[in-house]
Amino acid sequence: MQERYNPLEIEKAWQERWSSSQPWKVSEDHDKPKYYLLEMFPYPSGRIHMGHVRNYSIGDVVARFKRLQGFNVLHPMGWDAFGMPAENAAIQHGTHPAVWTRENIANMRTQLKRMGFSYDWDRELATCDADYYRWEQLIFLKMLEKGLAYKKSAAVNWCPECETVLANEQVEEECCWRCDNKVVQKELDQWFFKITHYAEELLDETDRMPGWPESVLTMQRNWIGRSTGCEIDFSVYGSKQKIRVFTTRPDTLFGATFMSLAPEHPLAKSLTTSDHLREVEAFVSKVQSVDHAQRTSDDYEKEGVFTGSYCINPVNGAKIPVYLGNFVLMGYGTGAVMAVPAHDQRDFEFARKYELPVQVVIQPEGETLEAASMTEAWVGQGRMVNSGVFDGLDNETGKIKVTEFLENRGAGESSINYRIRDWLVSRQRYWGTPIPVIYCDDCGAVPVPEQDLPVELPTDIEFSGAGGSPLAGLESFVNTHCPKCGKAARRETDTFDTFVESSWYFMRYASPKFNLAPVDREAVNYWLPVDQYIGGVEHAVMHLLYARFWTKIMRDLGMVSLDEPFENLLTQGMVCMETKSCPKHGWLYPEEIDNGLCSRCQNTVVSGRNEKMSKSKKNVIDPDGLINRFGADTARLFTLFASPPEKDLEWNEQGVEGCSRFLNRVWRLVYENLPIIKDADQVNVEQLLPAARELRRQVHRTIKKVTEDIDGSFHFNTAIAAVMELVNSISAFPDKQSAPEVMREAVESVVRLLSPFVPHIAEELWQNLGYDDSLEHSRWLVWDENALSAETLLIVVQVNGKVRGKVTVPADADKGAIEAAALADANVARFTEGKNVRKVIVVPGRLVNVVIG
RNA sequence: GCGGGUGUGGUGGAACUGGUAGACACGCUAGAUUUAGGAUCUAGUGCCGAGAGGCGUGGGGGUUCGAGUCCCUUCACCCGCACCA
Repeated sequence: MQERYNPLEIEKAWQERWSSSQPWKVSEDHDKPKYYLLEMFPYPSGRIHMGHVRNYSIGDVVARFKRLQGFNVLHPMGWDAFGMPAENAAIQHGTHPAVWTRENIANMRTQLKRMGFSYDWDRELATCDADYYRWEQLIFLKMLEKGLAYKKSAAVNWCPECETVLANEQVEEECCWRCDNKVVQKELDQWFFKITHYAEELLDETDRMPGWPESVLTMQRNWIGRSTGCEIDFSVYGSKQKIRVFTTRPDTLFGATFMSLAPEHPLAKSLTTSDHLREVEAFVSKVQSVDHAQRTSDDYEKEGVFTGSYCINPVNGAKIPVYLGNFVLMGYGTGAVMAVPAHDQRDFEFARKYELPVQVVIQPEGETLEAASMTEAWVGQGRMVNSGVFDGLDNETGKIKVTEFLENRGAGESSINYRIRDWLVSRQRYWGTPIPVIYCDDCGAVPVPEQDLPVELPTDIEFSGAGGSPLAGLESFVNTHCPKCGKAARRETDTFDTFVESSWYFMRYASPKFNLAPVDREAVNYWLPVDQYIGGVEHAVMHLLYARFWTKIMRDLGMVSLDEPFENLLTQGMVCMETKSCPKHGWLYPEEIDNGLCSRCQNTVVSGRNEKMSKSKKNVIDPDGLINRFGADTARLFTLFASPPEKDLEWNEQGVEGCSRFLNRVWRLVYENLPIIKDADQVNVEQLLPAARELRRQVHRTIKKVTEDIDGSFHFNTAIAAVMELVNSISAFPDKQSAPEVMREAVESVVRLLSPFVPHIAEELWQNLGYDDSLEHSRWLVWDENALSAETLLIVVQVNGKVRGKVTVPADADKGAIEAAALADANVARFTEGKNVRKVIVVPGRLVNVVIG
């Protein structure tokens, strides 16, 4: 055995071995319990970053651990390979997106292998392969048939920078999720997936997903945004037209004193009387000139204009004026709101501004509201008043009764409204899955026949960077014939949102080479659902909601029998580092700093906040550099040890060195003790001296702790800490020579317990301990309950809740004996002397509290 | 505004069903060894105090023999949604 730990050398050797033996290649095996462990696949940007290192290190621990526990573990890896950066690279450097992507994949695959992650590389897939996206196109065709995919013209989010439309989920604070530029609204004809059809199921299911973090479920619930209420028809005075409103407060219907319509409401024009025409037109154009961001901002002043028309309240026949309101959104509910100023704050402000009547119809418990003196709306509970036959009802009952009343008269019906909109999936970009549709002047939009799939993305394409999809200018792609009538026709040139590919890749992994259908049912039945999914919380709504939706689509198309794709979800925290900047040169990379000075101008470097690692702020650590200095095992160990997975991880150079030191210590532990333990036998439990017995106790306690910390909770940091403690104890163990068997068990346990975290060094040490077979083929350690129990226990003695002494008692001592020992302690006696002992609380195995007074 | 989360030493973080707060690691201090070390080893390290002891888990209050943990209240920061009718 070598004296020095040489991580680079041993890691290379083990990786070569793994590369040829493919130890993690799996197939369906019905004799073993399956375990599907998945980490979110990366976009092939070219190089892995610390976020990947963390994500995949966490996953790899679980994969290796589950394998050692006897599970048949599916642990695949692949590439989310379509997307904008490839196109930008093409425009900037003239490299074809396909070439750029392939090169990046090759690089990143090498990097992942250098980290020692245990993937079944045989199942590797890239979403830009026609063998992958052809199945997506097929599913799309089936969705078209069922009406789950459709095209419509709508006001959509347009990112001028990316020159494409975006789904609602992909707009963050009015900015593009990818490039962070302002998004504008545009009326465009686009493809949608009917996710709203599944809103109910997607929402209800969240109550039955105990394996997901509550925060993610909450975000999804908020995003889906169900509100229950009813829709009510108000007929227009002197006309046959009706205005339909949605409200969650039918109990306040008697308090409606006016109506507010969105400026874009289809009836807005026809309801405007000639004498109000000028004001209304001025108002509408003013609202339209304001962008969406401003219009929905907090301090945007509520304004409106009277149309000149009136409508009739269906419950009391009241004639109320119809206004247009700048705060009413056409995109939610029906675009029309019955205004109840006494019980809605917006309506209240509007009413006060335009001097419209306020009618109280809900009286709160214990006070009496007067419309004239109110300073804000009462939005809470109460009893109904001024509401005809409903007077006296509590308002919650009133909601039901009023709705029933309306239903009986055909003036309304109960209704559920969702905030979520259908998923806009078409993108005006090249590097994506072509949408398999052909436009014919006579037949309209015609689906590409199944036998003509895949519609392959052409590669002979020019990237001018001039804007618009390059596909649209490629005559050889665009010009085709109508599958129905054979006439000359044009292909759809939009491609799918790349979130479509990531919505089902986890199912394709079950049978990545299957060529008869998107997935092999049998394989999916065996492997799915994913037992543990791990990734960043930034996908809480987008990817995770789309993937749930798509799973239900495939289920309803009869392709899989699965309701939910991910049994357990772990959202890992971000990897953060302090930003550094120079007053002259701005943000600085760590390697641009010498002793706290900017290496270019010698100015003092200013430390900024701890923030998520990002290239733009240069607070990044390159994984390759880290591996070159310390080895992959140290990199893995640090990311796992520095904080629990769900929390943010603060990068710390010294912490990395500490982990490297620890692995060196483990290496020495084996090296130095090898002469003692080399020929040691099994432990003979009967003949152990107390110190050896104690060490062995700690060995088994550690096995138990590491097992439990990994298994349920992923508390790798405490698991590693426990092994560190064990290493410290073994080093300090005085009787090494006289207890070689215990030493061997202890040292071997350290190696085996560390193997899921730092597999290379563990395998190497294992071999040096004299084993020919890989640790991969061994079983995870099981602790011996008998070894855990101690002969004596340390009991803390408190006087009035303050620790005053500690006594050691036999493990089987009864309460009386413990109490006697406690009271006999000299320091305890100092505090109890001459005092009245009122009570003694004895918690066996823990403490004694003497209450004096 | 609504919803969710987090506050513990100089730092990252531990603490099972209420039962020794600060495991483990980093950093720091002193010493040993070394030509030197970003190597290794030993001892120490929450704060105040010479000590006995006192004080300590964002702040205030409560329940309890006993509270980081339970209850009430308040503050700060982070995340998501936000004129959603």
